[in-house]
Amino acid sequence: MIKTCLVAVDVRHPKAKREYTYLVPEDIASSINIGDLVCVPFNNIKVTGVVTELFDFIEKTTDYELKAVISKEAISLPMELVDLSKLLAEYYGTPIVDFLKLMLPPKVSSKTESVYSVCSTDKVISSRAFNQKRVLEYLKNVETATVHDISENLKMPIASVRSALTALTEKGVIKRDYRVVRRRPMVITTNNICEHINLTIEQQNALTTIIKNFNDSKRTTLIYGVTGSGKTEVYIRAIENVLKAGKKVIMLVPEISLTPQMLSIFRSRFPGKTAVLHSKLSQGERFDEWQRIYSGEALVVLGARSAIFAPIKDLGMIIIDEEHESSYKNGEHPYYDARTVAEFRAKKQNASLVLGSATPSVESFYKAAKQEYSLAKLTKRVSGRSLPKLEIIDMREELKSGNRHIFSRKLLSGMKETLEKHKQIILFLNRRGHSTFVICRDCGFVLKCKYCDIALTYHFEDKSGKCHYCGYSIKAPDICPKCKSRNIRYFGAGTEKVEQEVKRFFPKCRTIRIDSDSTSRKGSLEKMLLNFKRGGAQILIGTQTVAKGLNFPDVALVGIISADTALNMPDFRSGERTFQLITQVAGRSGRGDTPGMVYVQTYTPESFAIRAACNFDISGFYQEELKIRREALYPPFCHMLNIVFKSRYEDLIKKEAEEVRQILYQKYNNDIEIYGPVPAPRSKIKDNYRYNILLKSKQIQTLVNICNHMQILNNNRKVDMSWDMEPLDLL
DNA sequence: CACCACTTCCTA
DNA sequence: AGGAAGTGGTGT
Repeated sequence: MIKTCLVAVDVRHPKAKREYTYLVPEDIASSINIGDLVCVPFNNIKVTGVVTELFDFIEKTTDYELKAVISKEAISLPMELVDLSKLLAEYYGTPIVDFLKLMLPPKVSSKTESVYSVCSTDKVISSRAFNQKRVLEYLKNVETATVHDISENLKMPIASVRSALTALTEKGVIKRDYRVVRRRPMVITTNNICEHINLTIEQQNALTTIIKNFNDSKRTTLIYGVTGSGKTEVYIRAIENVLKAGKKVIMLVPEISLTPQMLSIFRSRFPGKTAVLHSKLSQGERFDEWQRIYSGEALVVLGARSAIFAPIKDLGMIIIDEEHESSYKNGEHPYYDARTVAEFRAKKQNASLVLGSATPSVESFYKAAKQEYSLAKLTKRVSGRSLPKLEIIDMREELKSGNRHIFSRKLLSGMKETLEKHKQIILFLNRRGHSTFVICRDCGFVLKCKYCDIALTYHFEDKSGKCHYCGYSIKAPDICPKCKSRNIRYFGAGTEKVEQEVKRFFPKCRTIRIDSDSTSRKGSLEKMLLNFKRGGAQILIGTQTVAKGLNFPDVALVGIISADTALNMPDFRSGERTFQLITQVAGRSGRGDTPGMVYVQTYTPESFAIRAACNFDISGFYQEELKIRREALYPPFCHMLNIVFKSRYEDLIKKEAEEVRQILYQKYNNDIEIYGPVPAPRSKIKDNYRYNILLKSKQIQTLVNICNHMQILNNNRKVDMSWDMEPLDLL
């Protein structure tokens, strides 16, 4: 009997990224299974791939001769994960290997890479070979480089850097070496805190709901629990129950490195059984953790977005903490959403799903309201602590009465009072740097990035204008580059400015500033947070990182410097984001014995998102938001697909995007609404123009069909085209 | 029309 | 990745 199989090969080139049929040689025919990793001949090289299908015959007669599998590797993926990949590949209109790769250990997908260097300079290069000359010049400067280094730095298409390299190598001007990617061993620091607390009645009820759903219906449970209501303890008890039933658990958190507390709690409650997966692990660390999961040693996987692909066979439960967080959506290809993957995966492996948040996403709230999810509420903080008091401060009134500072009078006196009581303060502002733009008062010139269509942010520390999108930086000018005026002013406050102002009003006060400028060094964020917790500073000034599940008992006052920043983003989720942000930031206050006070400064106090957040009117907010979404046709009342075009040539984008629009219009017009092509809100980044076509449809299947159609349309396109299913933002 | 530098296509 | 086939410019 002749056996054949389909193999999804791991090659970089988009057009070759498919499944191919291979013959199965007799010596492995009896042992080969779906999910096995195999080595196959591909053109004239050998590549690894995953077996996705097996046949007991030659599937169909072909006009080419089948090649045979060379060998089988030790690793194989559970069949359920291969099935899941097929489902996801179809849903997102993406080659199946892109998902299989997320499930495999890093060693398999990393290979040796070719490194080129100059070895002889006395050979003559034809005067017509411009590319060869450019490449040679570049190599002389940097000494060694890979194909991808060169194509990125010289902005050449991969195929033409490559042919130049081949030509140069043949002439003996440069030589090729191989470099192996090295891995480092894993280092774990553990400090155990293990407290078994008695559950409150609300916690007990939530746990009962989760367990009931786990035992029979496998329905999804949404835990809506106010900040500080003890969701983590409920998760842990639920996990204990799942483990007792002989099943395993995946728990997703927004970014594990931000919550070392969570990790130490898990390590102490499930000693030796917890594996961690997140983006900051080294390749070696990731490999080790993967092996611990694969071998069955780890029963609980705690991790960020990509941990949803952990190689677990007997999965009983998936928990997604801070369910509303946008970091669960992958911002690049493949544009998967870990929440959607979790839903698919739970269904496939007959596991139950638990979502938890103090500010559930509008989509999840809607599903709970429609009884699709079971809803469990935790309305009280543990140990009888009260929720903080929030007060809106109308900054227009402050201006009218002559206060032009970034702090309102109330916030200022609140700060003074809190400092006198030796309690701590958090000031929140979602912008780093000093000033958000630099403008000439005389001619209106705004300092912009050379490569992006973005205003430069002024940074006081090195007196520079920086682009927060590409990193471009110049010395801030004293005179206007356009009209030579000296009347240059800095507008829009960032965290640096807030810190300066604090120092001005309270010269003796110690401050810590947390943003990506001050925490660029590895581990410095953790140190700064610990320092603040121990009282090393009275005031913490920070961007969104301080908004997340941190716990500082001595914080009595929180100031939101500008609640409008998130609100004014050109995005249909801006209201939801603002509501979530205020609620989450406010939740940092009054975690100890001190009742908390929160001042919310805004120029739009009438905004319902701000008012609802300040009144803890969660159902009021969702009702209003759902009403708006229903009227304007936004999720959860429709599905969306954003098609993104990127290119250095704007006219080319316009032409090709218009072509795609025409095709979509002709084929799918009955089922979809088409918006665009229009320039994206961030219309140019790193010298690449960006255009969007946004599609809305009530039928998800239509959008799935379009995704798969896009794969075909993507062939032979000169501009970079990608498609983002259910995008979180359109920037 | 031979020769070349470079691009595009294709992989089972 | 790397070989084959295709494109288009140049020199005699």
